[in-house]
Parts: sequence; C-alpha cells; structure tokens
Amino acid sequence: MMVNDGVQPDKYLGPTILKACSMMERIEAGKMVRGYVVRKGMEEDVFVRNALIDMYANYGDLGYSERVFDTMNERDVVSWTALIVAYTSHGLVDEAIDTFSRMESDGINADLIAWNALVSGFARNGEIDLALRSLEEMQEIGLRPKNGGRINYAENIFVGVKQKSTTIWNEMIAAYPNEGNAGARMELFNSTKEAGPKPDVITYNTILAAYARDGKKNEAYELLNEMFEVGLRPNVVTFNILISGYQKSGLDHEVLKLLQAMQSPHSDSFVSQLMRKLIPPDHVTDSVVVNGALAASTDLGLSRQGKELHGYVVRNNLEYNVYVLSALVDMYSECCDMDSAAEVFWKTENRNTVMWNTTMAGYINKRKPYKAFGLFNMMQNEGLKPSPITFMILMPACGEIGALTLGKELHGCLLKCQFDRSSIHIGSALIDMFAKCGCIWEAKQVFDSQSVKVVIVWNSMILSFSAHRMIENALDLFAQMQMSGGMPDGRTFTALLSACALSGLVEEGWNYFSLMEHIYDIALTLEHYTCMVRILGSIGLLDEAVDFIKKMPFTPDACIWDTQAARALFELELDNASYYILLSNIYASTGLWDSSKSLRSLVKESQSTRIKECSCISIGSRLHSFEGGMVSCSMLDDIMVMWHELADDMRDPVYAGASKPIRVCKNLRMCVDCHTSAKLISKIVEREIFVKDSSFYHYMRNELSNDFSCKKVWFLLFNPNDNKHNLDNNCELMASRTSNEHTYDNDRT
DNA sequence: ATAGGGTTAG
Repeated sequence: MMVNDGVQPDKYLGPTILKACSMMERIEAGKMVRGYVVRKGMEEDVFVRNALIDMYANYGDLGYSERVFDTMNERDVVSWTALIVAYTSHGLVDEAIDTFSRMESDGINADLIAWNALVSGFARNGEIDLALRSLEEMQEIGLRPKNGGRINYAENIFVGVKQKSTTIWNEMIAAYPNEGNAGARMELFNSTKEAGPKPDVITYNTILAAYARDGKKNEAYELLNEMFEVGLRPNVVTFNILISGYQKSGLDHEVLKLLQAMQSPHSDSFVSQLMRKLIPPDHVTDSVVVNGALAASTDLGLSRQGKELHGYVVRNNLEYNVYVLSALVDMYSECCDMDSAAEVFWKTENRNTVMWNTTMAGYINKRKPYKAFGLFNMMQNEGLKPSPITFMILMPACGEIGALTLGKELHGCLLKCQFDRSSIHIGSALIDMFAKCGCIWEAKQVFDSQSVKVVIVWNSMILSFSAHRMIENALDLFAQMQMSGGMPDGRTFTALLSACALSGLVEEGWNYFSLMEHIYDIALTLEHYTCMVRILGSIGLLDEAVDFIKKMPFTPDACIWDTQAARALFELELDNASYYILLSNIYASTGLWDSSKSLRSLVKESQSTRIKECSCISIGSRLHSFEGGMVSCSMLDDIMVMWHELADDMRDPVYAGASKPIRVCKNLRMCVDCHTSAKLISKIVEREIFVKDSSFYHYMRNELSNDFSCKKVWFLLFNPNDNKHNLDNNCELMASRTSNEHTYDNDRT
C-alpha cells in the first residue's frame, strides 16, 4: 500500500500517518506503519514515539503507551502531554495529575496544550472543580490564550462533560461575557435544549441579562414570555437584571416605566403584571432601582422626579448607601441645585473619594471652581486620597480659570500619588492645563515626558501650539507625529486646519484636507469644512469659499454663513455664551434692537450660570472670580478705585510698582478696547498680565506683546460695518466687559 | 452558590 521503499520519507511522515491512522481508527494500518518505522531505524525518534503513545492510548492498550513512554531516551513536552491524554481518556485522573507534576519536576514547563489536555481531561471525567482550579492556576502563572481563549476552555470543558446538568449549562452560558454576547448565549441555549437538561430561572436570567445590557428590550420581553410559557416564574433578580441592564444601555424611559410599574402595581401594563408575580423587592433592588432611576432622571433632566427619588431614599433607609448618595449629589448638581447637592454631601457620614469627586465636579460645572478647590484641600485634610478621576475633574478647571499655581500643585500631587495605570487622558489634561495657563513650554515638557504618546496627547499639544499662535510648531509636531508612526484622527486635522486658518496657509490647508481624505481615510465633518472655509476666507478668497460651501455635503452653519447660520448655531449650542453675544450683535447691527435687547436680558436673567459671562483672576495663589452683572463683592470698591486710577494713568504715563504676574481668564472673546487697556495697564503697573479668552492667549509684558497680528479678512463674512461694542459696558472689571465676536486684536505694540 | 447593584471624568 502506501508503504513503498521507493519513496524517501522524511522524519515527519511516520508520525503524521500514525496520527491519521489513530484518528481513522485503523490500528492495523498503524501497526504496519510501525513495522516500517522500525525497519527504517526511526524507532527512537521522539516524534515517532509521541505518536505511538497517542496511538496505543486511543486503541485501548494503555500498557503499550506507558511502555513506549518509559523506554524513551529523551522526552519533550509533547511526550508528557500524550501520556496525560492517555490517562485522562481512560478515566485515570490521579495518574494524569501525577504525570503532570512529574513533568514539571523533570524540568519541563507545561505549555498551553499540556494545560489544555489536563483541563479538558478533568472536565471529561466530571472533575469540574479540578478543571476550574487548573484554569485559575493557569491564569495565576500568566498562561492566557489570546482572543476568546477563556471561552474556548469553557467550551472545551462543556463539550467534555457527558451528562450536561442544568448548573453546568448555566455556567457555560454565563462564561460568555455579559456585554455583546446575547446572540452567543441564546445560541448555546437553543443548541443544548435537546441534550437533556431543563432550563431554570437562572438559565433565563443569564440570557435576559445579556439582552437588557445590549438594550434589546423586545427580545428580552419575548424571552420573558417564553419563561412564563414553560411554567417558570421570574424572581426579583429578573427584575433587577432588567432595570440595571436597561440603565446601562441607555434606555432611560424603560427604566422609569419599570419604576412606575413598581410603584403602581394595579396598572395593566405587561411590566405591572410581571411585578405582581414577583416577590417583594430586596436590598439590591432598592439600590438598583434608585441608582438606575436617578441616573435616568439626571440624563433626562427631570428634577421633580429626582426630588421624589430623594424622598424614596429617605423613606427606605438608603441614606447609608454611598453609591445612592453620590447619585443624588450628581442628580442635584445636574439639575442646577448645588445647595441641595451640598446638603446631601455634608450629611453623608462616610464620604469616599468618589463622593468628593462628584461634588467637586458639580461645583466646577456650575462655575464655582474655588469651591471645588476648597473641597480638594478639605478632602486631603480628612486623609482621603485623590483618584485619577479627581485630577481629571480639577485639572481642566485650572486651565479654564488660568489657575497656574493650583495647577502646579495638582501636578505635584499627581506625581506623588504614583498611579500605576492612571487614565490615558491625564497626560493630555496636563498639557491642556499648562497651555491654558500660558505655560506652553511646560506643556511641551509634559508632552515630551509621555513615554507612550496616544493620539489625544498629540492632539492636545498641536492644539495648544495653535492656540498660542505658534503655527509652525503645531505643523512641525504633526510632521513628527507622522514620522513616529502616530495615527492622527479627525481632531488632529481640525487642529491643523484651524492653525492654517490663523496664518492664512491655504496650500497647507488643502494638503491636510486631502491627506485626511485620501491617506488616512478619516471621515470629513462639518468642522473640517468650516476650517477650510475659514482658511479660504482668511486670505480673501471669498468666491472660492462660497464655491466650496456649495459643494459641501453638509448644511452650512454659523461659522460659514452669517446671520442665518448664527441662529442655527445658536439653536445647536444653547449653552455657549459667545453665540448669544454674537447673535445679539448681529441683531443690533441690523437695527433689530428689540431682538437684541431681549436676547441680552435672556443672558442676564438666565437661570443657567453656564451662559453667564464670568472671569477669574489669579494673583499669586489667590483666586478671585467675577460674574457679569455682579454688584456685591468684598473687593469691588477697591477694584473700582483702582480702575479709575488706572484709567487716569493710562493718559498720563507715569508708572510705578511691580511684582507677580496677573492672570485673567474670560469665557468670552477679548475685545480691542480691553486688549489695549490691558496692555497699557501692564506698562503702568509694570506687571505681566496674561489674559486667556475663549479662543486665544494674550501676554502683556510691559512693552512687549506677542499677540501676532493676523489679517482677518474673514470677518467680512460676518459684518464688516460693526467694530464696536453693542452691549452695555457695565461690567465692573475690564476683564468682565462684554466683547464683540468680530473685533480682533490686530495690533502689535 | 450557577443569575442581579453602584456613584465621579472622558
């Protein structure tokens, strides 16, 4: 037959055929091959021996397997594994364990296949405990198969188990991770049904959990029906699974529906019927329901609902659950009720770091950063350690208000904390913070110190250079990014294109635009198109800009068209104060005084502090904050006196006094008047003044200003006639004065 | 014990 002396086989042939024979259960053919191997003097070959062990084991002659193994001169890991398989396939678990440990003491390390043989051997013999323990041991020594390996092992075990009990079945279903595996769980459920085991409540709950977390509520309710049909009744866990799953997948309305059903069990909805069949809620339910419902009402901005839930918390003794309380603080601060949030916070006895974080984030979002920093100090005094998230909350706030001293302190604190695997966003937050505080080179230092530069780190640095009008540095950095193999994303190009717009770099702009489209295959967004329009506009190519706009696959917005678009933007971003001012100016400039006035009062009277204009001034480590229209301030009198003195001095240049720099941060653009005043003041008092406005950084150092003039032709796209304030300049501070979106600092002293 | 909980930032 196939054994023919005329052909010269290599050393792999024998074992390969042996293996094939054993698989084909052709022991007779196998014996013939063995005779051939002996004749060829290949009997001592390790490969051959290993195959022989396997062959004999498969056909019942375990003694032969052992003899082949024992008489080997050298054994490799495959030999040992073959013997382990031989034992486990004969139900000799103890011998398999013994062989495994002999192998290790022989100095041979078990590889994945060896472990696999042991684990599935255990499983096949019903030794599930041993199998699972071995799996754990594998994990401990760091043996972990790549992608989905764990499931493979579970499947291995599951297939090996001859009599599938409901428990094993449930375990196997649960072995598929919760998220995104509803299909896999369902498939296993269906394919194992016929094999004998009866599904129980746990089987159904496990699959329901996957459906709920994937937001597949129709499938979930269908399965719930099936559960009833086979005579099973959902329990309280079923309910908890649904609520928490829906919450996680963002089905807020479904969460609230379940909540209402729970509170009014007499309604006829499907969910209410379900509830009536459940046992009463337990402590987990309370927590799940309250947290889920709180998160839902926070998302939907339902403050009344939130207050009712607070009542529920009090009535049901949940005031000692720090998770629930944090969710309450979050809910109140999202609903603009920081007083209630603070009340909950201070009433809490065992505040943890997360609770402090939540409250600090609340103050920062409500533009009371100094309150947040106060809390940060108290938190440390109470001996609580900040978490990486603490820094993610406070760092951007430092940048926002230009609090450099605080930012540096935070940086030091961060280094002391030595988080081993802190958030990948921290590096970029640090860069942002330093840049926004005017320290571009410290930002660069942080950038350089990042051992692994993820795309957001590159983006932060490029954007920082661009905001400092260091366009060349920004574009250079991108070149470095390309050279080091970094992958840019859409934001990288937004940063680059807006840098080009600042310097009127049309050619470079087009280059980046096509690079993004054709090389990096990045989806073009309205933002990218807007940047291109600004680039074209920046050197007066208005016809080209209009052509470009017409070809865009987007509806043009305010950055592109003037008044019309301003309104569109205004509708999109209700919280952005700049748009209110811009729109108000546009109304005013076109004679629509009523519209302008009503919009202005909207800004002033708005309940939302977000659209108030505000400034923070930090001198040394002290921080003062001012809001537009503010009339009570402990230092206001002093400030006004100073202001009048300065106003005089500006006309009479006799200067005196100097010390630390003054840093001013505005949430609106700085206007020409403010800019000039600030510059003069800097001269008069001989102090460096740094102003950060909503878009740029301005350094006033005595006579030097590094604000680069920029040919702002594109303001023609807005309103060429108007270059003055249209709002009252009734603010207390120069820095708080309202600015006009289309006035520019095109001056260089 | 094989199924169910959690807050903060991005």
